[in-house]
Amino acid sequence: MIDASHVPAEDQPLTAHVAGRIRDMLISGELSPGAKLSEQHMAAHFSISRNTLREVFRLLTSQNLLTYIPNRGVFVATPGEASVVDIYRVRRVIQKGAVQAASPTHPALSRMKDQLARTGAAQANGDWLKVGTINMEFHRSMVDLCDSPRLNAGFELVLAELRLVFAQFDDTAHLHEPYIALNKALLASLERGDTDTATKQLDDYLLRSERSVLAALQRARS
Amino acid sequence: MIDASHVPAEDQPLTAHVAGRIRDMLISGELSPGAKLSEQHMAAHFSISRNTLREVFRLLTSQNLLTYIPNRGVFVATPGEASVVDIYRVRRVIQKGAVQAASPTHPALSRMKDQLARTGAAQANGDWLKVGTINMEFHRSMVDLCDSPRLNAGFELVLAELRLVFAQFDDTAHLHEPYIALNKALLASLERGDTDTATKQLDDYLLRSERSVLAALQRARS
DNA sequence: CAATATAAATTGTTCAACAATATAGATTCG
DNA sequence: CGAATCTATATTGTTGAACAATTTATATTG
Repeated sequence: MIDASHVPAEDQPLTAHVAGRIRDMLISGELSPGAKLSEQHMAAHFSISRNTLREVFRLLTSQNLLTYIPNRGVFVATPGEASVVDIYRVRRVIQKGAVQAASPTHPALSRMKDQLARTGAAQANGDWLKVGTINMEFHRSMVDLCDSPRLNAGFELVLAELRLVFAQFDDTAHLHEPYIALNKALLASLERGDTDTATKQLDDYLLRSERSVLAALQRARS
Repeated sequence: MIDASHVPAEDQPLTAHVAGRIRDMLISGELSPGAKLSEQHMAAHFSISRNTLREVFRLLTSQNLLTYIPNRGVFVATPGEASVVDIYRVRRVIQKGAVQAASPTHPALSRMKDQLARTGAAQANGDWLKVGTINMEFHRSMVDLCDSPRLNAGFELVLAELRLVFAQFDDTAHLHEPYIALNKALLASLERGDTDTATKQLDDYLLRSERSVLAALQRARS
């Protein structure tokens, strides 16, 4: 998703623009899970009216990025264990669908290959944040194999939520590092057209990843 | 989805209430695909302010029920062939996941059985609208097998969109009638725990259903 | 120190206004 | 007569202020 970003973009409606900026603040960690977004404060910060801001809140709330409590306000979502379990349930269904829909000539595969290479570079540099980001792109590309805008959008949603899970950790290094090798093997299977093996490798990846995320979450909650 | 409906419900925020009422107008056909929803008109109709209404529009737009064109306004979505193809792609992925996650003791199965019975009754009465409604409930229950709120929500979205496809037809009778038998067989396989057969039956169902919907859409566009 | 009453801040919603954009209507020209 | 252009009108985009309802913070009391 190239995101001709929120720097000069004054073309689209204000609400979309601000929604993008808040999303950026979310993934950059500028807004931590659980933080309250006061209407007054945020409206002043973005120099927009409360009315317009509330439209933005509705948008982001419907994407599970913000949590809305009537009469109390809007908060950055703090996905817990239940959310994690559900997110991985969704991932299993959608990504399995993607693997099974994969054809060895699909352009998404070459994108995945490229991303894997860049992950390796970032890993060598010790830039774990970047490793995590590219790893997510890798899996997003995998879902591109479905050629379904709606599945892409849905998957995008759970990935964004998963980012909020990671935002609750201080140390994300070991959450991605061990899995690069698994991704490499998975991609190889896909390029070979070996769907069955790829499916098994995906299952293995998701199981391990879910386990370590859940463990990290419990550790962070102590 | 029990929907303690929009009759006396003055508890939840106004936006949620109005969103529900518009959704009702959509599925009841009171608002046809392509219709424009003027802010002024709608705000007056529901006796709410334009600002509040716009919050509602953002909500429904994010659910693909309304289409939002900047500076032009909000319209009832008119899903075309591309949408139908994509919707069925999503259905294949999610419902296949559901069938494969099914355990013969899952409570959703008994709900499906009940719905199938009611479909039969409606069919006998020639109430095709009801047949369609219950048929959709049947498939929604199927996705309940995943025990995933997020998959349920996502599936809900595409079903709502599919309803807007049907709303473009005058005659929906033959779109559901032939498939009740297939549903019956599918349910039997699930109760037997025969996942493989169920998967094949689901694929068959979706293929045929998609074909007839696409055909009906082309007919309606002539 | 806990419970309660009061004050302050925040959300929920409305209204009125105006700039920016789009639609419809009237006018002109080929 | 039909196509292109200009103008007037209606609609959306956004703001600011206002006020009731609810929540949170503060002060008071037992």
